[in-house]
Amino acid sequence: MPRQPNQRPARATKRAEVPKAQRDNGSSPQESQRPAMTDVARVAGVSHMTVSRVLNDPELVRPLTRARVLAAIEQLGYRPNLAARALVTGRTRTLGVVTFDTTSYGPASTLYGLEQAASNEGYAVTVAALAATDRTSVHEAVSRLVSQGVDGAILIVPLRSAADAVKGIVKDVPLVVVEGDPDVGVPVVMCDQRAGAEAATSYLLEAGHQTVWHVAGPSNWMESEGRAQGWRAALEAAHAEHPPPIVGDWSAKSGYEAGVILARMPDVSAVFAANDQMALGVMRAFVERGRRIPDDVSVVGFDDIPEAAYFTPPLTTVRQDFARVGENALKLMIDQIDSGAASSEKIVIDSTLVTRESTAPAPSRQTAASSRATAKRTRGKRAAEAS
Amino acid sequence: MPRQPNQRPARATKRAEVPKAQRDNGSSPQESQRPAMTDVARVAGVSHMTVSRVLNDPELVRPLTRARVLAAIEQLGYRPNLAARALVTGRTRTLGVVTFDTTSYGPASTLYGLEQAASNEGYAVTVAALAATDRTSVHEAVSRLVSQGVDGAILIVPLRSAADAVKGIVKDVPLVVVEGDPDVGVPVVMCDQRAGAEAATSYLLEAGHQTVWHVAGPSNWMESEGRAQGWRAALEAAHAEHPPPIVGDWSAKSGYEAGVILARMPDVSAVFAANDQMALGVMRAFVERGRRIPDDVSVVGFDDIPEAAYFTPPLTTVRQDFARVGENALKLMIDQIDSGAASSEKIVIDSTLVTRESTAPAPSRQTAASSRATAKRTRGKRAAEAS
DNA sequence: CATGGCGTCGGTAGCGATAACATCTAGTCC
DNA sequence: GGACTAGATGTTATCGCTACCGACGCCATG
Repeated sequence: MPRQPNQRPARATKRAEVPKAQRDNGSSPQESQRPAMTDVARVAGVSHMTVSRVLNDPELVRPLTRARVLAAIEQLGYRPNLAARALVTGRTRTLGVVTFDTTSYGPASTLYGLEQAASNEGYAVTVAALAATDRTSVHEAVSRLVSQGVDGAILIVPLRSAADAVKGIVKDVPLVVVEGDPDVGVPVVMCDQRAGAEAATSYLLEAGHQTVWHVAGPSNWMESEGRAQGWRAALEAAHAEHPPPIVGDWSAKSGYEAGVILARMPDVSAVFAANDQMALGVMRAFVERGRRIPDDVSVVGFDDIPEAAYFTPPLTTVRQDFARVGENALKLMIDQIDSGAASSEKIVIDSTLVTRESTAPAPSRQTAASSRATAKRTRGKRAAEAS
Repeated sequence: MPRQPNQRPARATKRAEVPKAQRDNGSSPQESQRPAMTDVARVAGVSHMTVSRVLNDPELVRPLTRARVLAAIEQLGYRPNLAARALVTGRTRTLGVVTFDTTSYGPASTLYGLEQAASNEGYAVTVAALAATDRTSVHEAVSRLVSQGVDGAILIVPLRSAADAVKGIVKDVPLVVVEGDPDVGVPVVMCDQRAGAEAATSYLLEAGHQTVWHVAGPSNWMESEGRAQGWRAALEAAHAEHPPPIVGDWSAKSGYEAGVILARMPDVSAVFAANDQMALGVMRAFVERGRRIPDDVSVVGFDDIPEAAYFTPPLTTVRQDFARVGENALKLMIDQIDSGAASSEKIVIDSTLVTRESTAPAPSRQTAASSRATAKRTRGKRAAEAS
């Protein structure tokens, strides 16, 4: 063995004493120290600087030497200490992601895409999940990440208040916002909420519905606004009646409650919900009240969660490519880090309407009562058709 | 005064020069360097060690001095450099989480609970999302995290193969496994899959169903096994017939496909799906084929995803407390880190059956055809009842 | 033959923090 | 009153790595 056990006595002493508390009740008595660059250097018969170069600028080292070093690295199972590197370079190659509601499909998918892209680029991702949505929480979360030393922070917090909170922290670290306010001077990646909502609404109008009701998301969410805007724009373009939106909170429950209201109005024939969960709730409420979907009422959602295709009936909805959102957010971040300049680019990912069986042409104009009667009569036939 | 004002001229020079490169292409021309501990010390008129003590062992510093230091910290906006601290302490206060399929409800919720708990304890969480489920990927992901310097790794990768992969990496870093193989000698947190599945199955049997069919998860998943075991146990306890499980892949699509098969068998009256998505697919397939739920067929899921209560019909399912899973995983991790000893504790979180409207007493024994006819006849009445 | 450029490599000086030890006050005790 | 003790602070030595510069051999050049 080329190892010199007495090589660094001070270090050895230090090492032996510091983890004493840990080691005394210790698990692995013969734990070998994690090798450092100098250990590799010694084994390879070079200086630690050469090892460093092999790792960072391999072409500066003669192939033969390089091979020796690599062999030594392999042999010792050496891994560079990122903390030490970060200390001297000032960069950690770690990105922070602030996210509210990791649990729901959109943010979770975005996070996933982001992480995949990041690890491809050699970046690690540390997440800070928000408990509340107020701007203090956002600020605090970013602050925590900055303290942790991230090279940049990506916010998946689609709230207006978050967008505001962002303003205060710019300059500390590069920032990218997902679904944020495009006017805040920070790079933004977002899905084309407006176009998606417009497509969904137009689709219903073209199917002959007099107008389309909207179950909106909470008012301070960017997505809610975009989707409501698209809906409104489509109605206006078609000179359709313009009913007031009913506001939900993205949950199926709130969609159900909205549906209870809508179901009391016999002339409601088309509903555009701002996400799939609420659409599900809406459908549930209608079905419970004997209003058939899509025979009596057409429902469209937004997001295209994986389950949407298997709802009863399968849901027409607007698909968003969250993975691409994540990838693009990462791209913007890397650009900023590499250039050292803060950009304010804006990337819009387009969304596409996916038509399924929750939508149908408008029922002929008649009273709700007779409409319901028709539904009852045709039911047996439809079930047979379907199978 | 023992202080020598000319103490470190070299440092001052260095400071001015090193960041030059950054400053040249710099965004903010007058950007002040992030202050270090010595800067705080200078402002407070103490040594950097006193600053360090204020941060780590405040009680060791005289209140007056402490106040001065804190004021200086505040004034400069000082933040300790975690990389430097990590370099000397050997600990980063960062935990790694390896997760497969961040997108689905269970892992996402667990991750969320974990992150919340971790940040409460002052730990950051960096995630590594898996693209594939083979053991090489798992190994690689953990390896990446270890390189990043995490103090411990938590695996939310409920595959048998992952549990195996784990064996190789123990010792490198404390590990906790969520939904893993309890026999691998690594601490595990898991939901009580068996009991949940048993409860669901017994519930159906007690409702008079002759037997219960099972749509299982993929065969290498721990959850699949537990749920299948519970199902089997309940059948055996009731001396019920024991049909072969149909294997899905957790997706609604696979549930649908299983449902297509099941719907061809007229005597199937109760199905226990290993998760809610597959239950959704199963219901869809039955409904499309004119088999009514719960009148003709009862369906139970597993997980209680938020949407389950708004399926058509609302799904009877087994609720799991993922947040608690996350919290407990963190607890096990912290215990290991603090004690320095590898434990192999096992925590089981109990799951509870939530009964909704997708289950009903078994239909009276008759031919499928007449059963379907009955369904048709009663439909109008039921809808009226519901509203 | 001196000069100079290039390709390789080594030495040294920190990065910003903590650990260990040293020092310097005040009190305390006999 | 002097030695001792404990509390409060300062000094020094690392942690493992990279930035910077210098050393050295080699070859082409004038």
